[in-house]
Amino acid sequence: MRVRAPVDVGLIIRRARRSRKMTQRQLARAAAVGRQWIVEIEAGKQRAELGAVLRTLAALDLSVSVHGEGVPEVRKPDASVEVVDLGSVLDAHRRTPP
Amino acid sequence: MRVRAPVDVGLIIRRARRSRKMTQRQLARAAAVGRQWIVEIEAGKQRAELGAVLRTLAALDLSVSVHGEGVPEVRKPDASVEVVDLGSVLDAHRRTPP
DNA sequence: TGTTATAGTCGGCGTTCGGGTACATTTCAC
DNA sequence: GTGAAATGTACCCGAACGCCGACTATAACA
Repeated sequence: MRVRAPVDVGLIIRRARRSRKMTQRQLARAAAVGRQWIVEIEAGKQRAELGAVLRTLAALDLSVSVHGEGVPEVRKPDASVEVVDLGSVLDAHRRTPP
Repeated sequence: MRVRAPVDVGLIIRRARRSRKMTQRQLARAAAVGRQWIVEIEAGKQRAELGAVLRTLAALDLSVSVHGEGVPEVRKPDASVEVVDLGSVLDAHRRTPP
């Protein structure tokens, strides 16, 4: 479903939560937010924080995607978070002559 | 592109903005936010507010969608904003015998 | 060289958030 | 019907927001 405004997010969360037979309290725990926050986001809160919204959608096993010009279809691998074996890197560094 | 965390949104906004040859200042005006906010969201700000994020994506002509179990493919028409001819409704009411 | 534009950063300010708690209302099984 | 659970609402308060203005760094260019 297309999302144009915060109220759409609220609708989606409410529908998905109910279809999974979860209470607000359960969803709140799963998304690491307060129950109050679930009440507000389902009512279409404008200024809810992005991270919490994405966590909530993830807790409901929903996927979010953005399409349009200039947006790659898939996320490029991010070199800045590449996993390295720090130990061996340091070992190699120590063996490097000055 | 799939969105899993706020940093993904930042990446998308930056790529789309640059592909449109917009400056941060121009995008900020178009999305009704401060330039500072554009800097932060492009850097992956966790706690950016949802409404501003959606406005920014809309200003870049990007579409956001959510998929998953319990989420309708298209937004259902909202009865609460249904357009009615109030005059004829009242006329009919006046003609109704008590 | 100096100029201009863009982007990132800092400090200050008023506003708003979100968790917690408590209370009111609605829903649902019995 | 009754009672318990779920949901909605109203407060407080520390923390963080977003905007602004000013500053710095970098790059492009005359």
